[in-house]
Amino acid sequence: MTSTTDKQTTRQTGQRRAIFQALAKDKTALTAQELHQHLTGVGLATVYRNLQRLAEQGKVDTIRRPNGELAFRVCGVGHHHHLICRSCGRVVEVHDCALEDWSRKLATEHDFSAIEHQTELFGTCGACANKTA
Amino acid sequence: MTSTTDKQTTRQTGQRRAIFQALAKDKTALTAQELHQHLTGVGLATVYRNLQRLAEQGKVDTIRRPNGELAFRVCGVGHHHHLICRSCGRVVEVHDCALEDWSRKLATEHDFSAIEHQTELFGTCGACANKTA
DNA sequence: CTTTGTGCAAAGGCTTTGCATGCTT
DNA sequence: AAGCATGCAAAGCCTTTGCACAAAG
Repeated sequence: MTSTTDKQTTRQTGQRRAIFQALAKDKTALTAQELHQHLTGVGLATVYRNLQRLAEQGKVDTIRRPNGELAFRVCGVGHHHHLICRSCGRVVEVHDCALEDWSRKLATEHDFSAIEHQTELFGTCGACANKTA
Repeated sequence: MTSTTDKQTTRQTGQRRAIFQALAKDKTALTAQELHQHLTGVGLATVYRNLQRLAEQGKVDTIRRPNGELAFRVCGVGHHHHLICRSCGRVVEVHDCALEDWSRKLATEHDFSAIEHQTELFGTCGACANKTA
C-alpha cells in the first residue's frame, strides 16, 4: 500500500524556495497571508498550497492562533511546544514537555487512549514588557 | 470606570434560554452551527451572538477544534482543561492541571511574563475504542 | 414607551478549488 | 514532450454585521 512506486513528486520552483526560506528566516510563526505580503511574485494560492504540503511533510509546524488563523513555522525536530510573545510574535521552542506524563496519567484515569495534546503558550517576552513599561 | 450604574443588560428570551439549556445538557462541545441545527426557531445569527456573549461573561468555555471551528460548552468553575474523545466528542473536564508549575518555570527561564496556556487533549475514550475493535 | 434581542440577508475574512498557462525535469 | 506548479478568479466555510421588526422590562 505504500510501495506503488511512490513518486515523491515535489518539484523545485522559485516560489517554493522563496516560501520556505522566508519561513525559515523568520523568528515568528507566519500565516499564508502574511507570507504572501512579504514575498513578491508569489500568488496567495501558491502560498497556501505549499504551506499545506510542507505541513503534511512535517517540514513545518502549524500554530493555531487564538483567533483561529493558522500560522506556520520551521522548527527543530522532535516533540515540542511554542512559547509565543503575544506582542511581537517571537516564538521560543520549548522541548521540555511537562505534558507527557500528565497525559499518560489522564489516559489511565479516564480510560482514554492515544491522547494527543496540542499546546500553545502565549505570554509577553522581556523585551516587549520593557517597551510597554 | 466600573461604577457608572453598570446596567447588566441581559434580557431573558426564549432563544437565550434554549441555547443555554441545549448547551448545558450536551456532553459534548457544540459549535454555533450544530447548536442551530438542534434547535428550532432560533436564527443562526442569534446563536452566534449569544454564544459570544456567554463566552465573554465566562458562562461557557470555548474549545478550538483542530480544524479551526470554535465550539462551546457549559463547564464547572475554575481553571481546567478538556479531554475530548475524537470519535464521539464527549468531553471530560480535567481540573488537575500540570501546566501551572511548568509555565511558571518557563516564564523564569525565558524571561516571559503573563503566560497563558490553552490546552485541549484529544484522545479516544474507552467506549469508542471498543466499538472500533 | 424605551431599549435590547431576533431574523434574514448581505458582507467579511480565511482557505480551497477549477482551469488554462508556464516551468521543471 | 509530459506533468507538476502557478496564477487568477470563483467558490466555500465559518462568522459577523446592518437593518427593520418583535419582544422584554
